Amino acid sequence: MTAPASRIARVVTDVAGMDKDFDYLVPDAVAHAVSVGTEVRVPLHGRRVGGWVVDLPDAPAAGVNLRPLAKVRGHGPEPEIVALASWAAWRWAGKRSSFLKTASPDHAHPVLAPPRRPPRPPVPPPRTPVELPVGPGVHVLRLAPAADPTPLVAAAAQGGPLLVVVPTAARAAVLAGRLRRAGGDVALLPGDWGRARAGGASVVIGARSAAWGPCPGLRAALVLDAHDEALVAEGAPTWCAVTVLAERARRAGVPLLAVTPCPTPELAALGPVVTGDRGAELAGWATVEVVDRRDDDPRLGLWSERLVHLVRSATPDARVAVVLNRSGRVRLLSCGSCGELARCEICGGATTSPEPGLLHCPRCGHDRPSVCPRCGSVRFKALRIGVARAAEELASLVGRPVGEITASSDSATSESGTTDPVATGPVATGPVATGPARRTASMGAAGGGTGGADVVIGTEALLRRLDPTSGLAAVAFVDFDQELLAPRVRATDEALALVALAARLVRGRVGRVVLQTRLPEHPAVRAAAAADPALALAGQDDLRRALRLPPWVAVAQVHGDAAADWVAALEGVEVSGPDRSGRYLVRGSGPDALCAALAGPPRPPGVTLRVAVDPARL
DNA sequence: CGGACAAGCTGA
DNA sequence: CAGCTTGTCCGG
Repeated sequence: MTAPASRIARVVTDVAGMDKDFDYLVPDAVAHAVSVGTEVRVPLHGRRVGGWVVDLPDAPAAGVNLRPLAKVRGHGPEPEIVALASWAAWRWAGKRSSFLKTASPDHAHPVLAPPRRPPRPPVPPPRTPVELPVGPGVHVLRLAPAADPTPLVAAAAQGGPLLVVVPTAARAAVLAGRLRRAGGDVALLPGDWGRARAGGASVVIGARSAAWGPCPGLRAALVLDAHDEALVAEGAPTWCAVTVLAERARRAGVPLLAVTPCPTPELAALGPVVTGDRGAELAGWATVEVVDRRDDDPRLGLWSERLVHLVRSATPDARVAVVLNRSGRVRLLSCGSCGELARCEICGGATTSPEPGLLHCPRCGHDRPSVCPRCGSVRFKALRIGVARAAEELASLVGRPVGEITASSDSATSESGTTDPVATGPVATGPVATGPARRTASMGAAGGGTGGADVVIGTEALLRRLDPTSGLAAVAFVDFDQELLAPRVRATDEALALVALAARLVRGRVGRVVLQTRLPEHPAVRAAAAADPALALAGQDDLRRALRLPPWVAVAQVHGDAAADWVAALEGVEVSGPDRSGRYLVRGSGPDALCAALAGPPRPPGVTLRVAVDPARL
C-alpha cells in the first residue's frame, strides 16, 4: 500500500453524545477550501453527518481505511476558536461539538473576499466616563447603570478590531446602531457573521454566543453588564461568556474590559476593579430610598405608607413600577376562622390559590374548593400573596388601575423589539404604551390594564421588559428581603443587580428606587443607598472563603442516575451531597484541579449524568 | 446520536 | 425456530 496522495482532515462530528475525532481524505478538488475550522459533511456509519475540521495531520491514525469528505459546507470558526473550543470542553466538562456549534454561523457562509480598505472604527468620543486601562489581562470597569456605554465602546475600538458581548440580542442591536451612527463599520452577530469573518468590521458585537464570534486581528474584547446571569449558558455545558472571553483575550495577548455597574466577587477575582469619576457614578445610580419596615403595623401588609404615597403620585409622565418577585395570586393561605394552614389533602404540601374559591397544590397538581378540612369554614386568609393579588390590593388601595407584567405575559414584542435600556433620546418604537404591556392589560386582574395605567406591578421580569423611554419615575421593591435572603450564594449580588436594572429604568438620578426591607443594614441595601457597589463586595470575600465557595474554590454540580457512582470515582476533589434534589456538589481547589478530576472517570453510556461546572444558580 | 447486530423472549 | 423486542457497541 502506498501513502495517500491527498491530504487528511481530522474531523469532530456534530453527532451529540460523541466527542471523538475521525480522519478523512480531502479530495484534491476541494483541498484549497479546507482549513482548520471548515464546516464539512462526512460519511459515518452509513449516513452523512456534519462536522468541523479540527486538524490537518500529516499521517492518519494507524490502521484505518479512510473515506473522503462528502462535502465542504463553508467557512466555520477561525482556527484559534477551534482551539478555544477544546479548552472550553475541558473547562466545562462538555463536548467540543457543542462549542463548535455555538462558534459557527446559523447558515453556511461561503468564503468572502477580504474588504478592500480597512474597516473604520466609530468616531472617538471627546471623553469616556472611565479611563480606559491599557495592556493585556482582565480589567473590571465600574460604570453606573444609567451611564451610556457607547463612548466607552467607541474608545475601546480605536486600537483595532474590538469584540463586544452584551447580555441580550436587543441590547446588541441598539448598541450596534449607535456605533454605526458614529461612523463605525459594525458587524452585528449572528446576522453579519460572514462579514465579520472576512474582516470587514472594526467592532463585532452580539449576545452571549458572540464570545465565540469571528473577529480577525482582535485587539481587545469588551463585555457589558459582565455580572449578568444571561452571560452564562443555562444548560450543560454551563459556559460563561466572560470566562471564555478572558481566555480568548489571554491567548491573543489582548485586554478584556469587563464593564459592570456592580462587580461581583467572581469578577473582582479576574482582575483589578477600575472606577471612574465618582460624581458621574452617583448620577448614574437612582436616588435610592430605604423604607425600614421593622416598626410598621403588620396590618399594613405589603403596603407601607411611603409606598402608597409614591403610587398615588404616579402620573402619565411619571409612572411608577412596583416589583414583587412572586408570581401567581396567593402562594400561602390559612383558614380565616381556625387558623389552620391550607395544605393538600393528597400530599400534604402547602396549597396556593390561583383564583378565589380554589385551592391548588403545586406539588401534585390536585385542585379542591377552598373549604377548611378542620372547621369547614370557607373564608381563608392570604398569608403570602403574589403579583396577581397584589395588583388587586394595590388598585383598591390607591383607587386607580394597576397594570400587571410577569414572565408569563406575552413576551414576543418586547424581547424581539427595539427596547433601549439606556436611551438618551426618544425612541420611536417599543414603548410600553404600544408594546407588550397593552396585551397583558387584558390579562391583568385589576382592569384598566398596563397600557393606560400609570402604575404597573410585576415580577423581576418587569425590570427586563419595561422600556426606559416609557416615562418611569420610580421603581419600588415591595419585598426586597426576599431577594436579600434568597437561599443562593450570589443573593447579595443578584439583589444589587436588580437595583441596578431599576436605576437604569428610571434613568439614574432623575428617578427613584424604593426598597422596602427589614434589613436596612444589609450590604446590598447599603451599597444601593450609597451608590457604592464596593459596599456589597465587602464582607463577602471572608464569608465565601469560610464556606469554601467560588471564587475561592471551583465547584460543579452533578446529578442524574449515574451521579452517585460517578462522583465516588472522582479523585483529588471534595464531594458533598446529595442535596434535596439529588445533586452532588464537587469542590476543587481551582478550575484546573476540578476539571482534571472531572476528566478522570469515563461517563457511563446510556445513563443520565449532568455535570454543571460553575453553575449559574448556586 | 442512531444503526447494526446479538442475545433473549414468546407463541405455535 | 421465525419474528420480534431489548440491549450494547461503535463509527474513519
